[in-house]
Amino acid sequence: MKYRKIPDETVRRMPMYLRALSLLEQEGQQTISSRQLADRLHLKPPQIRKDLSYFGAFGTRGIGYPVVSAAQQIRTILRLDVRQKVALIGAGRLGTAVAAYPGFSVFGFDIAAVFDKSPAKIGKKIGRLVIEDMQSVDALEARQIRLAIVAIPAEEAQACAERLVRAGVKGILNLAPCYLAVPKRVKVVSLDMAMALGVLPYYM
Amino acid sequence: MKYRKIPDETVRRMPMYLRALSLLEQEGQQTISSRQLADRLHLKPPQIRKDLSYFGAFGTRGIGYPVVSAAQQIRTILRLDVRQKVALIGAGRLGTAVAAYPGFSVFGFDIAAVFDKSPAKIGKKIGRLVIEDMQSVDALEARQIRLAIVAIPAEEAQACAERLVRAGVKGILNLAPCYLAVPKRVKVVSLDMAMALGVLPYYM
DNA sequence: TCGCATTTGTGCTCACATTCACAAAGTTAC
DNA sequence: GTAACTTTGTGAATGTGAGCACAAATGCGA
Repeated sequence: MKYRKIPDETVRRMPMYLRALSLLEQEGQQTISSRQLADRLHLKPPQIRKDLSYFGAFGTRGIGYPVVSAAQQIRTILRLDVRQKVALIGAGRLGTAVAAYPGFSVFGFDIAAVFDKSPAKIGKKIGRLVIEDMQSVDALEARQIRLAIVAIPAEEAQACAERLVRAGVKGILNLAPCYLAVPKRVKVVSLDMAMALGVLPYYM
Repeated sequence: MKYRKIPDETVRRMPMYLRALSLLEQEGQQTISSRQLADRLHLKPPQIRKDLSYFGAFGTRGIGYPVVSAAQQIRTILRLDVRQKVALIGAGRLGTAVAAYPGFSVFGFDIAAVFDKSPAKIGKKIGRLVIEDMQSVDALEARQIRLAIVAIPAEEAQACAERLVRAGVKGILNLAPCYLAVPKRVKVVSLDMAMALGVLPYYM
């Protein structure tokens, strides 16, 4: 396939494929067809084929995709072939839940630091991590942490995001219910539980 | 505007508008133009006008949208004008965080019950709610709870979803990292923290 | 009352995403 | 070796949503 800009939606689905392939890796399955994968993920086969083909041909006609090497290729594409360090901002209930969340490890993420502004929490432990004060956020670059998860109240989130950007953070997962204004070079993905819940009654 | 099916993307943005308008209501602002609202939400003005116009004309030309009545209309559209009861499944760290999450109240949601399968937790309190066993899920319909938040491990989520559907639940907010297969009449919205984080390194 | 400024509502166009349909390439059976 | 079958990769068609541009409507000042 000729070079084309890769659709955002395609990129968004890649971690989905990677998770499914990682699972199949563990199950010991050698290959998987776009049809089987589509059934698992509840997508249509051509979508999967097209998505994967944007990054080059890595399937075998008549057989399907080799599970292990396809997974490895997606890891490389998404830069998940190296362990990615992540800073967690906020050691409240949500932050604590995020710190213990088992889902990040499939993608090789490593929560490497936790920060909170409350003096009462600083120095306490959360799992194996010691909670640090917000000043220490400024030193993230030296610690090679360029990703952050924001798990603090909406009112504090914008100021926090700006601090993270100044500290050299390149990607932010925002769990606060608000928009974060950052320079274009920084990528923000927001998950808003209340907004997601908000549409459900409409469809009842 | 002639009748048309309302785009999913439009519905998805409605809670965003409602939250902004609720805030403006509190601030006491009488009216807001699509331009001002767009600046706040980081959208383009025509998008907001088009979205709102799908549900009928509720702005005034030359002035903008009346904050209070527009908010009320959106509440009615989204069925958020009545208090919506929600069941929370899972009283682990994530469930506990969800139970205490302050963001739901803007939309009038009411976490009305918490369930967990662990006998050690049943009977304990989480805020003002007593944790119930999973059997009690079957009685949700009688309690007029038709929405649920699933905050349990991925392996248990599918079985749980099926139980919820049998109990008459019409909408599910899924926080587990997996796809939930449910009948078409039931709406599922999934938030997957790991998948959202998974795309960030690609953009670095 | 008239003209100017403001802002909504909407037809239309363009861009993006999904899906189809089929050729190409491989496997399997005999 | 060949016919039948499977599955990928991709050009083209279709579907969906975003944004522009402008008419229509309203407010305000002189």
